[in-house]
Formats: sequence, structure tokens, C-alpha cells
Amino acid sequence: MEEEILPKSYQPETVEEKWYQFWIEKGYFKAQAKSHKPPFSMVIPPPNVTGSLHMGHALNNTIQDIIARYKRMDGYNVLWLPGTDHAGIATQNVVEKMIAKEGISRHHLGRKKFIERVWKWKEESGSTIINQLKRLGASCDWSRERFTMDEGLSKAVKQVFLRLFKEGLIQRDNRLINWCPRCGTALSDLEVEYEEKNGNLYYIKYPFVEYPSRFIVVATTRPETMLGDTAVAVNPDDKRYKHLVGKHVQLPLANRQIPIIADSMVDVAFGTGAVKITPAHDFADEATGRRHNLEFCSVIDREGKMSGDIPAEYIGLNRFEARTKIVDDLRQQELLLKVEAMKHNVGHCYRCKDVTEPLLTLQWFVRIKSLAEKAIAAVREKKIKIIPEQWENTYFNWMENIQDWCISRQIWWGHQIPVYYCPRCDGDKILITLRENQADTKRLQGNYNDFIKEGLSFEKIIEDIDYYLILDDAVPIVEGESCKKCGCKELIQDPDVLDTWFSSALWPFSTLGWPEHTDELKTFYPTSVLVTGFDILFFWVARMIMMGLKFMEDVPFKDVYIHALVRDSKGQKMSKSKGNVIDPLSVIDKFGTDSFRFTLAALAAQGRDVKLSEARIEGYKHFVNKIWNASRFVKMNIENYKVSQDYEIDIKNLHPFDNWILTRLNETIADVRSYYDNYNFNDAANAIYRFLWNDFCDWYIEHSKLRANESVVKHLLWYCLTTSLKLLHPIMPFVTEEIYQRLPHFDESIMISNFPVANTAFIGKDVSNIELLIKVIRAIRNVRSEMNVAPSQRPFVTIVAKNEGMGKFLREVKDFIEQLSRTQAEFVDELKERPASSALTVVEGIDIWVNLEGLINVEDEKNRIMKEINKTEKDVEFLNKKLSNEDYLKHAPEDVVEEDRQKLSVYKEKLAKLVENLEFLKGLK
RNA sequence: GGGCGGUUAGCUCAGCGGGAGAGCAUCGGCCUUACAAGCCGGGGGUCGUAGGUUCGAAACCUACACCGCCCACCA
Repeated sequence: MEEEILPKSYQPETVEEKWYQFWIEKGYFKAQAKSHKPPFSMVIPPPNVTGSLHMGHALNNTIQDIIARYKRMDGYNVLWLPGTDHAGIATQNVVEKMIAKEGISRHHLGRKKFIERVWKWKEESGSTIINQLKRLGASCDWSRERFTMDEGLSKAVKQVFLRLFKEGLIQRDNRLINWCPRCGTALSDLEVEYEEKNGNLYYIKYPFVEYPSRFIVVATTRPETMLGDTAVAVNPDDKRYKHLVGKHVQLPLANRQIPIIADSMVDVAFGTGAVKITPAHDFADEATGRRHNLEFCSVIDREGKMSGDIPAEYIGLNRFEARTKIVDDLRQQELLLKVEAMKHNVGHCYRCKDVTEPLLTLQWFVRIKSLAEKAIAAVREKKIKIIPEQWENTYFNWMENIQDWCISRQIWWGHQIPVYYCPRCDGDKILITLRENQADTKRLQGNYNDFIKEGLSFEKIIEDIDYYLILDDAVPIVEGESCKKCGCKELIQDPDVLDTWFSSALWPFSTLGWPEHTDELKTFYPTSVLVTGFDILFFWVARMIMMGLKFMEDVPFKDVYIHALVRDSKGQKMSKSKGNVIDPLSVIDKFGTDSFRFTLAALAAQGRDVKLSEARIEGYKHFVNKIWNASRFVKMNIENYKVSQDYEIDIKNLHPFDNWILTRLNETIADVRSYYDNYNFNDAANAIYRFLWNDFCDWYIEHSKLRANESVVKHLLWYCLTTSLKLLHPIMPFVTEEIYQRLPHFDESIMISNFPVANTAFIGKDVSNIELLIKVIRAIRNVRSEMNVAPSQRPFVTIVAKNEGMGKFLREVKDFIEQLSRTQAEFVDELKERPASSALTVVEGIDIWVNLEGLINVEDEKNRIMKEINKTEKDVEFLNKKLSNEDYLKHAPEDVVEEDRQKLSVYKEKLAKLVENLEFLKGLK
């Protein structure tokens, strides 16, 4: 069964790979689509398929693995479904950079070849992060690994798009959107990061048409957009400008005339109180423009260059060059009044950090309001619990102010929008072609079903829509499909792809086989918990809730556990540019996976960022080693003992130490269970740490050296260790398995053993006797240390205690006192005469005299006892004061007061003895 | 501008109405036959500031300060 003696220290590298393979081979990670066990499911937040593991992943997946392993041991049919995300823009950018090294761009390759290239890269690098997750110990059901662009998920995406479209929830529209000139695509509002930058506020003079020598002055941070101005706005209540509303000004440089309009959006106090309005390049101005029916004049193109109906000298300049030139030109024409430095927020692309540009373009949008309302309700009604709860506010705040979601991206890597256009037909009025296979149609539920029952009614509803939409389902659309109007077969698919987060939003049900009605969906949806960082609360979590409610008519998960960010030891965000990135894999190599995982768990307090340092991980490596050595001890001590699972402990006649350790163990089990259940992983980690180290090792093992031949001790050494290993296994899977296998064990693996259940007989049991014993031993050790008694010395101690109650108990455990305090003890009922040259310490009314003969002088003892007197005096003073306060006695609960009274009498007694002893010492000279 | 978190020992944090805690670091003593990656012991804090509630506040309330996030169309 188990091997010989354990090596002196734990070597992670030799065991981790071995056990991971073992678990996989045994199929422990696999979930059952149908099972008599209760289901428990999680879907992994899919990492970027071409990415590699960073600290955020490590924390995220460690937490999920802790939950998965705990629940599995606790009897659940656990599905932890893994997978990766195609990560549209991010992946495309990576591959573009790669081919740029070969001197080519994606446009050289063409769409088809480029996408082939990306797939190739995906095939090459896609396993990197999966393998890294495996090194972390992640117990995902790898047989169910999914990818957001695999066949099944693509089908789900198309279904969802079609249905949302048919319900009018997806629309195509010409609106102002955030555009990244570098990536060449539209972005959703969320994909723009605002950063405060130093900029200028330029005051520009716009001459009146009727009085060219007079001006209205506008202030702007973006003078280059003035070429697209179509109005100047003032506040209707602004007395300075009231009379000018309706007049026209000459737009400098552009040679156009634009009106002065009144709009309450204008802040009278800011700048000059007159605002240039550029509806095609500013979100606020867009709204104003729509309110006033202004012209939308685009002057910046998709590459961020000046274009459109503007003077030739500006055409082709990039935005920033144009700004410089326009300011110069204005200055030359004396139209620039002044320039003030000003900080303002500048939007950046979250993928490439280029400055984003509001552009007017034709895009696809999800009308999200109605979806959001249901998603808000689900959280309000606690159908979904967000943990920690404080995030609910953030969620509500965002959801209640949600804007339509721009889902089209002008890139190539992703789910191409399943919409087709007929190149021959009249551009603006086209029919819809819809095709689905019959089986699918039958399966669809609810409104949708009714909706498409008759092709006619559907066409009627959408007859005003000006494009073709075809569900590219089982059969490729290009083959055999034709335009219903002109019959042409050369339909062109919309070139845009969907926002990556569109497919991610379907993840909890698309990965379970939707739109098929699978056993997996039935068993595992809704999933039990989603574990994620707060940074994708809006990107992902909120959208999953909306889509889940819409298409599954149920929440996608019951709990959302939101964990913190991993930062460096100074609390700074880890980033490549700062050079403070700690690579999880190198940490694993250096310290082992278990110490790393334990560190993450121990630091992952709810609502706090994780400040990670290598020193910390190294510290917990010591803990791993401590467990290892405790196991060595246990193993050596049970060598010739046959461990039995059925060992019956005689609860009524337990040795006090056994009673104590079992009480501590069971309390720990109950605590750890509750901590795991409530996502308090740091508390769980600390509780196990304390039990194993401070209780089991420091006291139980140490005391057991005196009882080494008792079978109950052998049993309990094995039992307590094995049980705490099980508690720890979710956090430290490898070392716990290694030790479990080397000790006598009754399951094939610790992974499939039952998670410990607390024996209620030991919860809250009175163990004050051992607690007193520990205090006595500590007090003696304290005296020894303070008086510099060498550890090799075994002084006599005289303990004054009647042979009844606690005194009797202490007499019974004399051997342990002697062993653990390294003394020779004698007990007396009362002192006949003061022991010579001894130091006195008092514990709960029990006098303990440590004989220091030949070891110490009187002066040292005087000093020591003075210190103890001072401390005790303070205690007495404090309690006296408290107990003489009438208000306290009147208001405080009985038991609190009673406790204080008892404490006071104990302290007073102690003080009297100490003082008496001091007086004696003084008399000695 | 709105919102959320934080401020407790040198460091990282727990405590969230009844005498200030842990780990690490530090100091002193130990190679005591599981473990020096260890054992034993010590020192160290007017719990950000100012008010308030209370018999009693690190904890609850109100302001303020500083740090960190998130959201927002002051150009």
C-alpha cells in the first residue's frame, strides 16, 4: 500500500504531475449528464484562447477549483466546464502583429487566408493556457471543453441573433459610435477606457455673418472637429447670448455658415457659455444635433484622418496633425482668442490603447432596455445573489442606465453576422429570406414559435426591413439559397463580425448544448455559481444574465462570486509596462502549486484586493513542509499499528487531550464547511492552518510523545491528520493526495473521499481543562525564558493546588506538564513554607513556584515579579473602575458583569500573592 | 459630477458594540530523536482626524482628510 518512510521534505515537482495524471485517468473530473447525485455546476470564464495564464486567471481558477473539489467530495455531481474564448480583437491583433513581422498585413492576405492563419495560430497556441490551468490543478471536465467559435456555439450564436432580430431587438442603425482607428472597428461603450489627460481648452472666435468684425467665442478641447461644426449652442437662459439665438456665424477655415441655437445642455459657467456643436464627432453634440435636426457633417474618416467636405489642405492629415495645423491657422487669422491648459478625459481602445474617435457609421445594435429590466429584477428578487453584496449597487447602477449595445465589429476574426444582402436588388428595399430546418423550428418555444409558425405573418412584420437575413444553420447559405425578389444566387454576407462578448453572453447555456435540448442543460442549468473578477461584471456577467433569462427563461447562475484583483506587493496593478508582473507558472515552479494556491486562498478576503508577493508564497511553502513533517511523524508512530476506519472511540472515557483535539477538529470542520459554503476562502485557509499547526502539531503531537503506545493515540494521530488533509484538499490538492496515499487510507484517492462532517457531540464541548493546562505550561515556559533557564535544565516546580476540581486534573496530567515545560513537578495542597530561591507565577489562582536554585539571582526575580505585578495591577484597576460604574451595572448584561466580577477576584488574589512574594524578596537583601 | 471600497503593530491583513488580534518581519534562547522551511519566549498599536449616539466605540452615525477603483455627453 504505502511506501516506507517519507523523505525529509516535500518535493512538489515530483508529485504534482503524477497525481494530476492519476486523477485524469480515473475520470474523477468528469460530470455525469444524468446522475442520482445532486448537481453542482460552474462554467469557467473562458480565457483568451491565444493567451497565457496570468495572476487573475490563477486566482479565478483556484477559487473555482476549491469549490469544485469541495462540492465533489461532498457528494455532488460536479460539472466544471472549461473552455476558451476566441477574443476577437485581441486575437486578431496578435496575429496581425505576427504577420507584420513577415512584412504583410491582413489586407494582403485577404479575409479567407487571414482567418485560416488565425485558426492555425489558435491550433498552435490554444493548448497553452489549458495546460497551464492543468498545472494549477484545475479539476475541469476536460472532455467537455468548448471554444466560443466551435460548431455548437456558432449555431447558438446564429439562433440568438436570428431570434433577437425577429423580435426587433437587434437593429441596424446609423449612429455615432466609438471607433478605434488603429483596430479599424467600432467598439461598444464598455470597450472604451477613459483616462484623464493634460490637454488644452482653445477659445476660438466665430465671426457673425452679418457683422464679420464681431464674434462669438466658443471653447473646445478638440479644435480639429470644428470643420464638422453645424451649429453653436448657448443656454436659453443665458442673458449674454439670448438675443443671438437664430443668428448665423461664419465657421472659420471651413467657409460655412452655421446657426446659433439654444439648448439647455449648455453649461453657462463653463468656458464662454457658447459651445460648438459637432454632431458627427461628439456624443453630447449628437444628441443636441438630433434635438435640433442639425446636419451631421463627418470630417474624420475610419483611419482617423481628416476627410469629407473640408478644405483640401486638411484632407488626409491625421487627427493630431490636423489639430496643430488648425490651431496655427486660427492663430494666423487672429481667430484664436486664448489657450488654457485643462485636464480632460480621453477615450482609449481597451485592446490597443489608441485614442478612440466618435464616428457616424452603420452598425448593428441590440436594443437592450427590455432585456435589462428582467435582469435587474432577477437580482432584486434574489434569484441571483451577488457576493459580496456591495457589487449589486454597481450592477443596478449600470443596468438602470444601460445604452444600446453595439455588437458589430469591422474585423475578421469572430462570428460573422448571419445577414445576407442581395447585390442586384434595389439597395433600400429588400425582402428577407429565412430558412431553418423544420426540426429546429419545432424545438423553439414560446413567442418565437408562434411567430414563425406562418412564414407570411413573419414577412408581414418585417416587410419594412431593408436587408436579407438568413439563418445559416445546417446547410451553408451560399449553396442553393437565392434572393426571393430577384432570384439571384450571389448573396453577400454582412462582412462584420459580432462582438466577442456576444458569444460569451451565451456561454452558460451554449456550452451545455443549447439550442438542442440536452441532458446537460436539464441537469446543469442554471449553473450553481459563477466565479469572476469584477472587471467583467458589465462585459460579461450582466449580459449572461440578460441572455440567459431571454433564451432559457431562467437565470444562468444562482450565485455570482466576485473576487478581487491580484496586485503586486505594493498594491499596484500588475502590468508588463511596470515590470511588476509575477508569472504564476514561475511561482509554481519555484514554490509548488499547493503553496501558491494556499496563498491565493489565504489572501482572497472578500472585497479586498489580493496583494501578492513571493515572500508570502514562500511563507506558505513552510506550512506545506510543516504538514509534510507532521505526516512523517504520524507515519512513524503508526508503523506497527493497523489503522481501522471502524475504530470506536469511547466518547465517555476520553483522555482529556483526545477530547480536546477532537473538539478542536470538529469545530474546525464545522467552520471550514461554513467558510467554503460562504466563499470565505481566507477564513477556511486560516482555520485549517491554525488547527494543523497550533493545535495538532504544537500540542497534540507533542503530548502524544508520552502516550506513543496507546492505540487510541495512534488512531487519533492518523484520524486528525487525514481528516484535516481532507479539509485542506480543495486548497492544496497535490500534497494532500501525496500524503493521503502514503498513509493508510480507505479510498482510492483523497479526491473522492467524503468531505468531513462535524460530529455534533464535539461541538462546543467544554475543554477548559486542557486550556488551563496549556496556560500553566506557558506560564512556566515564560518564567524559564525570562529567567534565562537553559532548555537543558529541568528545574523543580511546585504547584499549589488542592486535589479537587482543576487541581485534581492538573495532578493527573503531571507527566505532560513536566514533558512540555521541561520541568520536574510536585503538587502540594498548600504551602508549608515558601520554597527557597524560587520564582512565582500565578495562573487562575494556582501558584506555581519554579525552583531556580543556582540558576538565578534575587534581583532578576524581583524585576520579573515587578513586571507581573504591574500588569496585574492594571487589570485590577481596570475592572475595579468598570465594576464601580453604576450605569454599567444597570445596563450591561448579567453574564458580562458576572464574568468581570470573577475575573476581578482572580486578579486580586493573584496580585496579593505576587506582592507578598515581592515583599519577601525585598526582605532578603 | 455620482457611486463603491480602504485607512488597525515595521509589512500584509482579521476583528465590526463589552478589557486591541494573527501571519510575516524583529529581538532573546534552543540542532529537545517529525520538522532550523523548525521549537520556546519577548517587545511593539491614544485602531486616519473631528464631532455625535451609548453605561461602554476600533466597531454604529455625521462631517473631513488621504489612498484606490467604477460609472458619467462640462464642450
